[in-house]
Amino acid sequence: MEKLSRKEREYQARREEILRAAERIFAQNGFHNSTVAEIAKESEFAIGTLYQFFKNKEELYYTMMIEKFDLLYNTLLTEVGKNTKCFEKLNCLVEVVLAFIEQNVDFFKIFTWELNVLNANMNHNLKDQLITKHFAYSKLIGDVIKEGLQEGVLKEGNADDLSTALLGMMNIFSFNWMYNQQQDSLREKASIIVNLFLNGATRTG
Amino acid sequence: MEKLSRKEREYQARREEILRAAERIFAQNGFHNSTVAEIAKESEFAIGTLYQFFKNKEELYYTMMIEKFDLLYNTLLTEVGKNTKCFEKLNCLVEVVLAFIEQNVDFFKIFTWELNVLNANMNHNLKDQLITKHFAYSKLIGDVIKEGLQEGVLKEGNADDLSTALLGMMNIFSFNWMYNQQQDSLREKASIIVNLFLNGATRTG
DNA sequence: TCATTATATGAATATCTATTCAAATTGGTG
DNA sequence: CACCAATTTGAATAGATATTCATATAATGA
Repeated sequence: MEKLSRKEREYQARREEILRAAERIFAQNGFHNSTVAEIAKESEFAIGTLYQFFKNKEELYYTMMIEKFDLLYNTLLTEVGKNTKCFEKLNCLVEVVLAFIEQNVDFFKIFTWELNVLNANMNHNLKDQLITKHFAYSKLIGDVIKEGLQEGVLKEGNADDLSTALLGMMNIFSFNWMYNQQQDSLREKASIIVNLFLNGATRTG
Repeated sequence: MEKLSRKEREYQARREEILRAAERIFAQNGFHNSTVAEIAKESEFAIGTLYQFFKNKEELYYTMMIEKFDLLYNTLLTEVGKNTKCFEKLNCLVEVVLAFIEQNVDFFKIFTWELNVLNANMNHNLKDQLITKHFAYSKLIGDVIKEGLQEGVLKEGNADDLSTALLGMMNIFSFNWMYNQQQDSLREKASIIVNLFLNGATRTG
């Protein structure tokens, strides 16, 4: 840590104010529906002042995101490092990530799907319809799980949690497949997902 | 199914052309970076023509999404319904979903996080930096898993798949918590996630 | 106090793009 | 073919907003 002059500290403090305001506004409305004017108002600086600190809107956005990631990363590194056993580390890791998200909802909202970022003041009917469809899709998954509980082949527990987890795994494998230039078949992951979902990762026997 | 007049059929065919073009363009650039002009060009109709079929850009977007969801939902209902046992149904469900995504990448891309939707022609440096941070974060999770494999407490298998799955579960629980008005604590889900990840959903003993 | 530099301001500018609509084209019918 | 209705067209319009910059304000120090 350098010792900073008062001037420098004040500069950093103002920069921080702007970043925090940007975080709130971007999280509320997404990148495209947030205006620089809004962020200026939220931070109580004039529009022109923001441009003193950041070259443009995108730089403001990226800077904010990068700083958040750094924070999450460093927290994880420290906390997980305090443990030695794998199971302890896993527990710690999941707890730190969830706690971080809880403390930084605004930040996490930014990863939200595009849908939630569309103008709210429009054609609610269609948006509602789409959300309804999405629910129906989730419910269908939940129903299969509930049958499994009744059949007695699944552990007692919350069916919603189970279907949520399954959905989460399917989604993320799909994302990764997409961003890795769609090498080999996504369908090959199906058995991995189902097996992990049913039997877990622990070595048995 | 109604019998449709030729006129009606042709109308539907043109409408379909527009929807498919919209799907491709929206998937490439996201909602906000796609222009109506682009969609018009891709569909080989004039801008004005699109407005004959859809009230505005948002209606075009929502309509396309809703139709896709319907297709996924109906396919799932039919295919899963062909099975009776829970495990079979689960297998089928996961396979159908992954296959659907494979066939409809463009559609699925729309659920992508906002980051990937920002203008590509800008400040690559910062964007790359952000992506690097995200990788580092994923890698950290992967490292914990790898230790577990070496420690011998986790099943042999692909460490990347395992950490992907864990990340996917953390993400989705966070999303759900966020959209359910943040009732109760997200951290409470930590043990559910770790337990499911390690032991799976199958009833044992 | 006053001169000089640094910083903040927000109205004006420039650009971008969704939407409209008058004119052109096409299709159908007697 | 000649007429009319339906459809298509894309240039013109309107509205939004990121960015600039001349001016105002504040901070510094002689």
